[in-house]
Amino acid sequence: MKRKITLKQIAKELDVSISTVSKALSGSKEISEDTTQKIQAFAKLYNYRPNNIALSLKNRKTKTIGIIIPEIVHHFFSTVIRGIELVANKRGYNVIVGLSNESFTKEIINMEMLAGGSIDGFILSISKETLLKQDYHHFNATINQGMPIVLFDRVVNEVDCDKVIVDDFRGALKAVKKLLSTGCKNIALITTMDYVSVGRLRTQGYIEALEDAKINADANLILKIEDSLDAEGDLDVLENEIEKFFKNNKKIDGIFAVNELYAVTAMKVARKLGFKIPEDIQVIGFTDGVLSKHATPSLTTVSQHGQKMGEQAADLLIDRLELEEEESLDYIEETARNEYFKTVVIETELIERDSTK
Amino acid sequence: MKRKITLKQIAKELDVSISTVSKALSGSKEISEDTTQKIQAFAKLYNYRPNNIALSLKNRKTKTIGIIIPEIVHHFFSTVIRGIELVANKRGYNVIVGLSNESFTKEIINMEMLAGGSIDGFILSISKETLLKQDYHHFNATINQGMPIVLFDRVVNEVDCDKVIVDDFRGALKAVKKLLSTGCKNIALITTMDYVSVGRLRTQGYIEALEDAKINADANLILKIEDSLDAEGDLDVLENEIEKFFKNNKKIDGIFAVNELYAVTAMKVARKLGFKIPEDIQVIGFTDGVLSKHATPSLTTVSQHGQKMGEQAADLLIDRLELEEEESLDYIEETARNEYFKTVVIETELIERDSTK
DNA sequence: TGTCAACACGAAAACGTTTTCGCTGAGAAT
DNA sequence: ATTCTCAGCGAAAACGTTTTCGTGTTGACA
Repeated sequence: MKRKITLKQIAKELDVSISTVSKALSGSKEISEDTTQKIQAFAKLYNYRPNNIALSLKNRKTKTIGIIIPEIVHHFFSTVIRGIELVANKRGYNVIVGLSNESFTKEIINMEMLAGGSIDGFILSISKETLLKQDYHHFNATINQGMPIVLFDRVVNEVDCDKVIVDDFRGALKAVKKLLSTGCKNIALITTMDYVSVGRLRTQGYIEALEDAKINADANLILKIEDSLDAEGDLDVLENEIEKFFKNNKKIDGIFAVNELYAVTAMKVARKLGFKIPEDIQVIGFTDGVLSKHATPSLTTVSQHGQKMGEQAADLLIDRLELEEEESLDYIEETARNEYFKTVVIETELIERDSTK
Repeated sequence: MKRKITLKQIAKELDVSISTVSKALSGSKEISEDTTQKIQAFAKLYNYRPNNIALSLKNRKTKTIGIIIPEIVHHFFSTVIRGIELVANKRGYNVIVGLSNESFTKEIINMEMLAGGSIDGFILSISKETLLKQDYHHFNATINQGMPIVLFDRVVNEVDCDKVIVDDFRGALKAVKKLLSTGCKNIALITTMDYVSVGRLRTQGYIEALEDAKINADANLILKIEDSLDAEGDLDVLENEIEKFFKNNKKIDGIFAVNELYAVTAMKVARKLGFKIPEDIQVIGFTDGVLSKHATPSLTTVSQHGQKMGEQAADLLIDRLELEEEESLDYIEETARNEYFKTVVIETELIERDSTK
């Protein structure tokens, strides 16, 4: 097991200088064809590869993107990563992931770990705890240190940076309008607590769709679930909660749920209570994951196009990184900063399956 | 937006040498208390953080682990990553992921990208295409360059390194024995093509369980699915295939599927054909993912404990990395190499749900 | 024969650290 | 007064690159 070979070793072995080796390998015409040949052959023989770390140090950039997401065992976030990785690799970047596990402190620790020179920029989605605390100083701090950030999905106005979001409001609107158009009169909403912005926006979409149809939103038809429940264990609790909800609201004929877990669980409970889907009750979920596709009946959902979000986020970040090379950010007037950052909105898509008519 | 502050800048600002700053910050008692105070205060004020890249270059290690997996939008692999990340972070390491996308060349490209100094060691699961080609030179090459590898799940004898696997054989055995013990007489197997080792092992477990019960495996009861089908689109094709299979084998009363997608799809088709689960047909899948848990009826599965696999793999790798610091690998006799590497076997667990009696 | 350009190559700086060693000055010991 | 000791600090090397700026050796040309 030999250590990786370096320019210095090649130089010594061939009795030339390091500079010569470096130039020969990069095909500089400063070096004679003879020596170039010799050096390149030798390098190939010993399978020479330049040391990325040394290059990073020299160039002051790592060609690596840091991703921080709340959770990786999650279909949506995985698709986003896939998207990021796709364009990052295509553009010559690597991807390094940190998991905040929905925790404020782990988010900070991870960011500090990566911000210490390991990466050129961040792509991240804010943890629930951070959203709850509304403490975003670490984001602004790293931005001020000159490291660009792209926020996706769970974004927040307090941070000035590029953002990629899905139109949660219109997605919900579309979904509920669909339910209305297929004859639903009493549409229930199953949602999370309000502090996650996306949940709030979806709720607004639900309400607006109803109002457009001259229906007053009935508070009894809105079920807010404690977040702790979607985690792992307490599936039973979730089911009981929903069952109680159904029993208190016998006239429900449509359900819009802000994620697919709530949606399929609702279907499960509904069937257990003797309802037929979609005949008696129609269901639409948000987030087109593996559950939606393979549930029985398969679930009509609002797709967020996670992969596309990831691709967009990566392009946005890399564009900025490579733009900064030429123009320094200092030129930008403080007042122009706001317009300087883009927010890309990915259109949602209603994927119709068998849980709706 | 100021660039990150360095030792040099602090030194200049405080009119001391770089060495003094470095020592003061690390609390060396070589430096007087006065200067130490002053320097530390200044550093804190300007939020100094040592540059990881420079440290990596100096120490010749990056404190980063490279992961390469075939696919990230996949419950099992995500849980493995979560496990790796968990112990990696706990032990002061970062995690950088590459996706091979089941492609041989992308696997190689990714490995070369990372092997160029970016990481200290690999944790990876082999892509299908690589398994098909049976070309493992790139693994052995990087190992020979002194970079340790830990293989998980999809492993192969030809590569000499630490491995973490699940006992696929016994997992399958347990599953089929369970079906037998609850009265199944004609148990079908739905599996993939043979070249993925885990599929082969699971098939062997199925066969052995039958033989133990003095039943001859019936080739007609084994359905081999083209891999391309589990990807994204062709869910219909998969369903048709399974439906045809059922119609050709009307006496089937039990199904063992080598992954949860096949299992839930089988359930779906069975129900469509009028069978009741688990009364008429019992079903067990492999891989305890989100589908199994939320299918109706919920699916009995063999859990692979992905997270535990990840944790073990990370521990194995980091142990080796930190061991190599002291003893050089050169001391190891060539003959001792074989016993030098560990293979950790994670026990499977049969999680009983509603698709079995 | 002397001058100059072109060619082929090397020296050194730089990126940001840590660490070894050497240096300086002041007080203690003789 | 002279030597010794030690505290407190700085210089420099090293990690592996790339790149700028020399520098020496040719050959051609006047």
